[in-house]
Amino acid sequence: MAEDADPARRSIGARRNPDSAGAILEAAEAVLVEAGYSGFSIEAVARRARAGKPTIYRWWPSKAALLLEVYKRQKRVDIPDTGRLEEDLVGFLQNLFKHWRETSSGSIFRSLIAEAQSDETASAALAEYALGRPSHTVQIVERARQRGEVAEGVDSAPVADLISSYAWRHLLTNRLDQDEQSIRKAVGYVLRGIAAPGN
Amino acid sequence: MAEDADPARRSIGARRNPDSAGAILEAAEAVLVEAGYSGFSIEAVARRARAGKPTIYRWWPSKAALLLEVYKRQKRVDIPDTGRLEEDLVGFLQNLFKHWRETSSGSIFRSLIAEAQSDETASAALAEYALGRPSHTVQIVERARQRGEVAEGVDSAPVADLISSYAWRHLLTNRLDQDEQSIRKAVGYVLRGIAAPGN
Amino acid sequence: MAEDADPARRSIGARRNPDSAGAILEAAEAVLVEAGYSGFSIEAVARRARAGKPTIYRWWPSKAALLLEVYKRQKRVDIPDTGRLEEDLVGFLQNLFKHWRETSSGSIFRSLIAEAQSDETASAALAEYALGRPSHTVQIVERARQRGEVAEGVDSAPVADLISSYAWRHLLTNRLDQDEQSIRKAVGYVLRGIAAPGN
Amino acid sequence: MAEDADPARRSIGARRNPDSAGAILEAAEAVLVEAGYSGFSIEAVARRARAGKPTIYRWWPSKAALLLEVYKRQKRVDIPDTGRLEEDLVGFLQNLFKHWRETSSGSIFRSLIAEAQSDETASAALAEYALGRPSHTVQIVERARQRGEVAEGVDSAPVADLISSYAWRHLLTNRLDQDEQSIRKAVGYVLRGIAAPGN
DNA sequence: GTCTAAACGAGACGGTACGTCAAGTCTTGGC
DNA sequence: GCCAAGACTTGACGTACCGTCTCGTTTAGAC
Repeated sequence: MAEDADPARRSIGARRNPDSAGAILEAAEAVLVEAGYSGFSIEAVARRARAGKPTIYRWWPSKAALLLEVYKRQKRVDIPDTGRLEEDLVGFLQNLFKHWRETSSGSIFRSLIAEAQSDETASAALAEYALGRPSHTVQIVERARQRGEVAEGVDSAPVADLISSYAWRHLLTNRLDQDEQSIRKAVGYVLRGIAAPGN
Repeated sequence: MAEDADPARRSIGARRNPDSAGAILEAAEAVLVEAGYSGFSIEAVARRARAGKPTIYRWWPSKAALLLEVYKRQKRVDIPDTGRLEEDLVGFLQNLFKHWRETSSGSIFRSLIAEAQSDETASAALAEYALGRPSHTVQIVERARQRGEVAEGVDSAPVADLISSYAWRHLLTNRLDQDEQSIRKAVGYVLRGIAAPGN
Repeated sequence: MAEDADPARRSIGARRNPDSAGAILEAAEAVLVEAGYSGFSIEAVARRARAGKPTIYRWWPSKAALLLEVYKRQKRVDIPDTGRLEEDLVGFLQNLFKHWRETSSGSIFRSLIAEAQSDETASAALAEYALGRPSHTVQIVERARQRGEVAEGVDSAPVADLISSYAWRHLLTNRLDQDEQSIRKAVGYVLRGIAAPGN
Repeated sequence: MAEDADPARRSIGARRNPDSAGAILEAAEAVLVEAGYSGFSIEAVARRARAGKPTIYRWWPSKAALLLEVYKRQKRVDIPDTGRLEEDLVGFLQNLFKHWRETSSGSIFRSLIAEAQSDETASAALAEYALGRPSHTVQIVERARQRGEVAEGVDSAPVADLISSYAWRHLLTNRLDQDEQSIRKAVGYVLRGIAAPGN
């Protein structure tokens, strides 16, 4: 944001002003954290960012687009690599829950999912985001496959689907404070289902 | 709804008018089906039901409460009982997806989940609804346990959690048209994790 | 306006709240006086009246309708009755100019005319207002006709048209401070044109 | 405008580009004709002229200044010279009304008057324009005076004021389709008031 | 021939106001 | 005391312009 006493950002010519974009994204995150999804409005973001509403609409066609970009700006969650599939998955879920709990990411992602239920573009954006990259779980499972931990013929996509779904629902139902034991139990049932004989 | 051609229900005196309540619930469902969650407003429901807004607010303190009652009015999904755990679970998920797809239940439940992300009462209602009764999956698993299909020490709650989560996410991301094979695969991974030795 | 410390007017049920209407009209007049036509906006009126914009739009479909009602609320200008046509007309114009100068009526009427140049409804409202009642000038001339001051065959409508036009243009061009002599001269030319022989 | 297919005029160096000025004035007139005063905005003119907004603001400091220049570009109305005062005045008004009706001049002048009600510079410009030259009516009356048609001591300024006012009001209230008889009647009343004895 | 200054189109900027929609609260008057 | 009805304040929606600003380009005229 501008320092000192300059109260308003000026245009920097006929192109996007990164200061404005940054201030808007920061404001969006702050509003989401402080007022929650129900208090999240373009107006509120504009007020907080000291930006005009049209400036927001110029760059983000919908609330969803803004949310998604805010979410993408977040620091990513760590993917553990312990050499053992179960530890990797449990650790990943623990990291993810912690990340969602302790940063604004959780709020943002919840909002995004909620928005996707009523807004077509949010839905599309979310789908594209979800499918556009190999999920962390898929990466973890593939690594385990190379180590020989995974039974032949196991498809990692449904596994990732199960694990992601589990995470989503815990986020959506305020159950991110799950202890390690519970996570390990659920993950374990899936793992035993896909483990290579002898593992 | 009112008989004859009288377009407006009259008061029936100092007690709740069941016609009104019924008309409101029907209108809520109709609005949800026709306009989706984004078009679902108390205002729209009142218009459609030819009811006053205060009448709605008197009996349902929030949008969430109305949604929840609409959801509860829906016909429940069938729980298969084939004598084999895998068939039961796959069949149940297929029934559920079909039910969500082909009736208004899917829309309603999606809306309820979305609403719960911004409305505290919806969140509580949803939690209470989810936890207040043994889930269908728990029932199915428990039945299998009695048949000896389930390994000792297996906790049915995390299993139900995994299965429900899988269903929720498919609902929330418009993937209710999953074919049997995909469902069977995902369910299978969980099942092998909990199967009794020899099953 | 509400007395004491009650900051917000409440609804008084399913009918128009005269307090609100009054507050809006007063606010409209005040805004017009203080900020002029260029500063006159529905937003400003709503802010000043502590009313919601929809409340204004509910009762006045356009800026023009609001302006017109504000104008109609103004105290009317006195029509002299001296028994002599020239004195009546000169006196009337002097009264009118004074009224326009010293109350907010002048500003309001100017605004109304300006609004009518871009807004169809304002144009219609103004026309309806202008044609809907015999103008003051017509009344004055008709009275003179009964006294025998007016030549036979004289039509009072074009006379009123000339006099009204003269008044309008002086309003629109900030020349309401015309001295009696100038007014008398202009009126005199018209009068001599319509005087009965011997008058 | 630029030749060939080059869609954008370039700068021609450190001086005003007459092509741009011309295109802007033409665009302003076109916008006014097509969208009326309510649709007349600097933005719209710039779009239509394929010019940048700053180019317009550089040369015309306000909407009023642009309007005024557009008005001045218009072909002037013909002043008849029949040798008889009444015919001259009636003819002039007929020409003026026709000119206002059938060219864009009427729209432009209306807009200018409207603008002058909220914009100080427009007001000043209009006053300066109106007072800065002898009006057509004054010219006509002075010519008649030299022919001996006008009574001694008659001041042509108030006469012109009456006639101009009549014209203005008919413009502002959409009554430019007045037939000759009506005009002649109104003009006649004034004329008889100023005629030399025996005329 | 180089350099400076100004004008050009384009379009982003912070704002204000628009007119609409829905939220949740309130009162009336009928039953 | 419940009902339909509908007015109330509040506040967000997405859009149109406002007048200002900076950009990168172009050209004339001063050196």
